[in-house]
Amino acid sequence: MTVNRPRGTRDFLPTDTARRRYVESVMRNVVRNWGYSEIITPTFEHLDLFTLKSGEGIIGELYNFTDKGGRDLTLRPELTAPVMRMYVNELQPFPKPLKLFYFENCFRYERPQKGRFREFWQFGVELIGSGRPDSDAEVIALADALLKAAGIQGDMKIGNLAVIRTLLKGLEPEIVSKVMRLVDKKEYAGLEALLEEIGAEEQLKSDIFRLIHLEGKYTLPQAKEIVGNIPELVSFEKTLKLLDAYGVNYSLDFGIARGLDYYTGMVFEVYAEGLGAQKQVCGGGSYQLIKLFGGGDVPSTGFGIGFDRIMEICPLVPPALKNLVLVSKPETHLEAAKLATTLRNYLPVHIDLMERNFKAQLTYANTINADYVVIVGEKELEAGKLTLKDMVSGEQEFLTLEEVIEKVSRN
RNA sequence: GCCGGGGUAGGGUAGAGGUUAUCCUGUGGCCCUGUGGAGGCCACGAUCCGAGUUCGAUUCUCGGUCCCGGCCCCA
Repeated sequence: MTVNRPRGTRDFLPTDTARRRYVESVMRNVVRNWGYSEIITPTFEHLDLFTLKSGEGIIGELYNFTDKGGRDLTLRPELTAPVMRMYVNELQPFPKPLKLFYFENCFRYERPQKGRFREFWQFGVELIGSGRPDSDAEVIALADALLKAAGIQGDMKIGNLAVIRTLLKGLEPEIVSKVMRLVDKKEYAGLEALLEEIGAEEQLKSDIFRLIHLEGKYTLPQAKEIVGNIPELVSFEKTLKLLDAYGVNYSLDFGIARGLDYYTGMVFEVYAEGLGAQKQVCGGGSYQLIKLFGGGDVPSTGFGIGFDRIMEICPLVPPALKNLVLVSKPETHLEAAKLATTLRNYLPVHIDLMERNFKAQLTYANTINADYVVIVGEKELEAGKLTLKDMVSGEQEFLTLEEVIEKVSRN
């Protein structure tokens, strides 16, 4: 009987893993230079953490379970809630703003399809303690920088929920939720029907439709005409000016709605081509979640990048490491082991582990695409030297250990 | 949860209700005990799982499972 991978999980072969680790390191360098610190939260949490944030309905999409102590737990489906919990539990006294990032696996019980797995990785940032235009702009610019560093050509859309919320101020909360949902899904027919059904005024209807059809980068003045010069738009304008300064390319979209109540102002999404139906590679915004978890009224801004989706379209190739195979004879094998230890301070070194004969060791070096072979035979030991063979050119030299190190450690 | 298409060695494939299931590649070994890439030989290695129909199923039927694409959802 063979056991297979659980559905929606993946094995990463050596070359896959090397690519993923490389892109990960590129992204880590970016956030590090923006001054963000990495945190790690538990792989599983109390079920409550996520139902509190997203409602009971998400249980159907969770890998939840009861442990032997009868606790209701779940593998994490995302990391914003865990980070907020961590903040409330431990980080409240830390200097603000808190600039955090994570790179972790998450689990969702969903039907797998292109760009969607049951175990997937998220690279995310949370900036806690500032709700100002500057922090909104920084977070967007950082997302942009990360995607660019990974070689992703994305389409950045930025919206602001305050605008549509202002328009809907007079409506019942549940109606507002419904409207936001329809707006987010761009179901304009349904939206029109709903507005008709609740007897919305003509002015409101036309305002909503004008607003959600605003397109492009310079639609802020028109938004102001619709809702007036509300404070949120003044802040938003500052955010956008900063983004121009950061050199971020974006378009405005006041139709990004995000159903959930804790999104307060700025929201953004990045879409990329080549991913089929699951095109969104990044999503984020400013939110108020901390109060929900028992903390104060602390504004935050963050985003998550779908790392697996990025890997689908990322053109980055990890730099190849030069490697070396030591070829020895039975009589010189111990000496080869000693040399391996020394050479391993400089580059990856392989030594025969299968008691192969001389020729077979060279064949092995060839099949693994070794860059160098160092021959440790009787002749070499007698002369106190080594034979260095360049496997690409085929050339050989008779050198001292120091000379070998000098040559092979150059790159 | 729903719809559609799939599943033959590690990868890629051929064929077929009935003898030992084809070929390429791969891996290990040998030809070749101090010189790799070519070639030859040998070995390893598969019908996704279960039930049904049948004298006989890898092939037909059903169920499951996994993969691919889409719907729903997307915190």
